[in-house]
Amino acid sequence: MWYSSIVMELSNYVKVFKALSNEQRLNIFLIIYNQCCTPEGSGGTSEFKIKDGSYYPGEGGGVQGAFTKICGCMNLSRSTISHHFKELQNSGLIVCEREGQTYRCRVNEQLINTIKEFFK
Amino acid sequence: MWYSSIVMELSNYVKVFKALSNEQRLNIFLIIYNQCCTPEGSGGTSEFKIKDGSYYPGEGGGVQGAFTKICGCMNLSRSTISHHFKELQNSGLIVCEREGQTYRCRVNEQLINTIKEFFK
DNA sequence: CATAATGTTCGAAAGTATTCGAACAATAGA
DNA sequence: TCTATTGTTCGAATACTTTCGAACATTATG
Repeated sequence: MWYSSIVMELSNYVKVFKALSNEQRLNIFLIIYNQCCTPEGSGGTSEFKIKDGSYYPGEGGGVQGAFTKICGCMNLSRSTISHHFKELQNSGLIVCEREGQTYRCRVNEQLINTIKEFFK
Repeated sequence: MWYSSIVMELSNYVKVFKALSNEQRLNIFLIIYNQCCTPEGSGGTSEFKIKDGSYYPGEGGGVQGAFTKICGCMNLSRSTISHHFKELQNSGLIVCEREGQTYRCRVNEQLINTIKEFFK
């Protein structure tokens, strides 16, 4: 674990673990991971599209539907979900940007690799 | 990640990440991991021995010295360190038991494997 | 343009974590 | 047996998290 080839400051690991240490936030992260990233995990950019609210696979392995609707299953207010998204971004686990009606959102696979190395 | 072969309830992952989400506690965990487990990671039991307070490698890849002394470098009270040990035990990451002058303490490598699988 | 929907920011309430010192229990050794 | 050391438990102080609703900004569409 200490002998990891990819090294990061301890405080950054703490940030990642903190981001994943809340069940709601972990759920959100898994939704993004599983529904936005292609199963092949090829590191591509994945997108939410702000549309009619239903959510279903879009082109390029992405997902359509606004994020509050995607997360609607978990009974949290929009502001809370926004907050959790921000925490996930702060930790570096996800990178999100909005461009008109598209909410682009990708998992930082390099960071995931670094965490993987930590548990080696 | 979702396709992990070793599966655990989400709330248990949350517990583990919570345990590692405090810098002091992560430090304690790493001290236990690195100084109590053999570098080969053969899954053996490692021990602290409550002795004169210096700490140095003992037989079997273990470490001698009471845990408050081992963690003395981090300027926390005994009660706080005791608390963090308990949290690490609660999460399942470590298993500790005291037997007379020996404080036996091992890392739960099966759980580490499950976490590894999570980040796959 | 007006409206509806989405996401953000703010302030507040409630809950949880971190840390300490004091009091305690168990043990080892003088 | 008495003492010093170690780890635990308790209660309290402080800080941080989680969550909400309200007010706001932005955008899409009728």
